[in-house]
Amino acid sequence: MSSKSVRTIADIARLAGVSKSTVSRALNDSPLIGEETKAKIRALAREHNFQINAPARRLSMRKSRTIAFVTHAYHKEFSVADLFGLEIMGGISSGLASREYDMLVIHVDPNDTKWAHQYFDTGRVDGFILMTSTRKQTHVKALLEIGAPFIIWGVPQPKQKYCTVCGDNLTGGRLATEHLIGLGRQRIGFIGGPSYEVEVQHRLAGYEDALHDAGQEIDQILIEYGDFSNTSGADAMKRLLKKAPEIDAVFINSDLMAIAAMDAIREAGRRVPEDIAVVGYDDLSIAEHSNPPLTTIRQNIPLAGKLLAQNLIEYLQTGMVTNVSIPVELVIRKSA
Amino acid sequence: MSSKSVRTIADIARLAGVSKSTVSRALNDSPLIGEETKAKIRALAREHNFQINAPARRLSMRKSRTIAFVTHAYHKEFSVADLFGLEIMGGISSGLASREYDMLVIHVDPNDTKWAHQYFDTGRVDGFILMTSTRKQTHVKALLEIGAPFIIWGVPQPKQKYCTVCGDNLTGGRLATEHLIGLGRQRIGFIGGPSYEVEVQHRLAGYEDALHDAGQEIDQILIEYGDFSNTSGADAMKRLLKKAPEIDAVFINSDLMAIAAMDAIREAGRRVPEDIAVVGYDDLSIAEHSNPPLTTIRQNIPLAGKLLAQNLIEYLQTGMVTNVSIPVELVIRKSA
DNA sequence: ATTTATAATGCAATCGGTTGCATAAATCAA
DNA sequence: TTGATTTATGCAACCGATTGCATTATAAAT
Repeated sequence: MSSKSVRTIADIARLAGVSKSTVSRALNDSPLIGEETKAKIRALAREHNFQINAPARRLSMRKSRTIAFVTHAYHKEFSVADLFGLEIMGGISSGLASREYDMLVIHVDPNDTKWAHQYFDTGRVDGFILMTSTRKQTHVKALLEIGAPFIIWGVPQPKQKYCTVCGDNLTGGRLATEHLIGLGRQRIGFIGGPSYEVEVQHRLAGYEDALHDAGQEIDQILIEYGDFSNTSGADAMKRLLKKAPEIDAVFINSDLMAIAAMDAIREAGRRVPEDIAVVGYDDLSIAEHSNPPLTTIRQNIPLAGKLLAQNLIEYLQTGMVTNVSIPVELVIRKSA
Repeated sequence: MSSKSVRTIADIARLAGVSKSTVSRALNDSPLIGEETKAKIRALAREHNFQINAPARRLSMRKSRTIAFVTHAYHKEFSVADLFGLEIMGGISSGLASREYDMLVIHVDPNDTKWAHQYFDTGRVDGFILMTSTRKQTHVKALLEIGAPFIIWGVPQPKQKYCTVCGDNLTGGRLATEHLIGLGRQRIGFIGGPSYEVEVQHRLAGYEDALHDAGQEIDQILIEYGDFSNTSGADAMKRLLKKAPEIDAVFINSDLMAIAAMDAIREAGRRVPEDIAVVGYDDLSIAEHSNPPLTTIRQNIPLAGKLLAQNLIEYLQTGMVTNVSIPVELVIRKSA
């Protein structure tokens, strides 16, 4: 098999009695080639199970048709980005595959500054998809500097121009909060990720909008922040319980934090959802298996992946910068 | 930046006043080149931030230095393989990176039969790492047929020769069971994955060995199988509770199944671990967050990944077939 | 019938490396 | 001093595609 005799377009050319160029053009469906010649060449290619040599084509076209999915080096423990990243990778992969692009997965050390160089200037990839949350801005800067095409999962910085896909965080915050209001809750808390993250600010804005529309006061006492880790969720919850014992609901920026927060609530002798209702964010697989099963905001992750792939390719081909946000929905389970 | 003037070895050659061949050899540390020439060329390369062109080198060497991580197309819901696969990918990626190999991630349709052809005969990858559980045997057959190098996560079929890495399932089963015996449990059940899977058979053997060594009877009544999904875990547990109400412990082949089984136990009005102790398998991240936190068998996944990478590369270079198993350990939490 | 436009194909250069073989310079033995 | 080695380098072919330009055959126009 691997010793097959027809491996290159030259082989096909010989069989068809034409030149290499003709075979190349025929296989690429060039209008320069006559229909019957095309048909004959294609038949031969199919018959001999011909596959074009990728490195040769890439060298010749000076395009790799490969994009890098950039993620941080893994730690011992799962982080949200990991679980989330896995799901989104599926979407990206299928989006890329349908356009005949390959997906290289690279794990970068947060302190490494020339990884982009190493992949882009070697012609190994044509562009990057950035998921990594740590040092994202540093990486963005590096990519802009070397002029490498990329797209990121997240909100763009105000003055910079690059492609992005992000969740509709405003609506997410609003949906979660409206649900809690609809449940008749009066003192609804907010536990965010880091306050400097634009995503978090948008979710907070959604929370505030919903409260405002319902005629409820926005009380700074009820607002706390963590860093997306589970322990930070538990800690923030404890602070809330202390500051505002009358709290009867809370919207938390990640499922991981929410699950830890629920433990903290129980430790404090309160029940979920009877005493305190909680809504999480992301709808990771663990949300369904938590105790009680978590009501949460689901992002359409496969769609996000598909868009990341498509829009990056679009950008590669046309230079068009897109910034889109994907829809979110409320998934009601037992915790609220 | 991308308009840099020195992009090829020919550029370097001009600057150094030598020929392309000399530059190529110098950068590859060939003994044919004099030390000072080497030094000069390297200095130039460093100074101009030279990166060698990958497609060109790949074409020339007829090696891609890229391997494919093969996984199935993703479904809506997580499967064990997914979570597990994510962790192992980290290990593989770092193992490959340290040997300067790239990792392509490809999602194959279980019914697609020529994906291997498409990646191997095009020179896009030099070999494959197979994780996907569905139709693994079919894929193995396909790869053997086209003579493509690969390594799989799992146990090799008796008469076939190919590289594998797998967990030490025998010890895993034994550790789990011994722990339950040590707790003083008398009626210890076993819930396996599909009985035709060699991994499952080994875990069962470990379970039986432990019981035997402790002088306990092996009772077929206490043995049930599922398919690794959570619902199948709950169902199997219900059957056990019905058949053998006196059961006081159970070793379950996956964390996902175990978590669902614990729900089933509670539904039946029994407590975990007081009435029935449970030990899972895999130590997925959810194990830590389950209710109660799950005692389970942890596989050294990063190591597994590293070995998959290293042994495949070894095989590519020397043709040496390796079959190794990685250690497992018991992680004690609250469920047993 | 001759010129001109059109369609189909081939030639040969190019993409950026690697490598076998020839060659030149330096070292050594006789 | 001269031929045999050893060491360092260059030449040119090759890896397998793509593509600008030249060429030929065919159809249309005059």
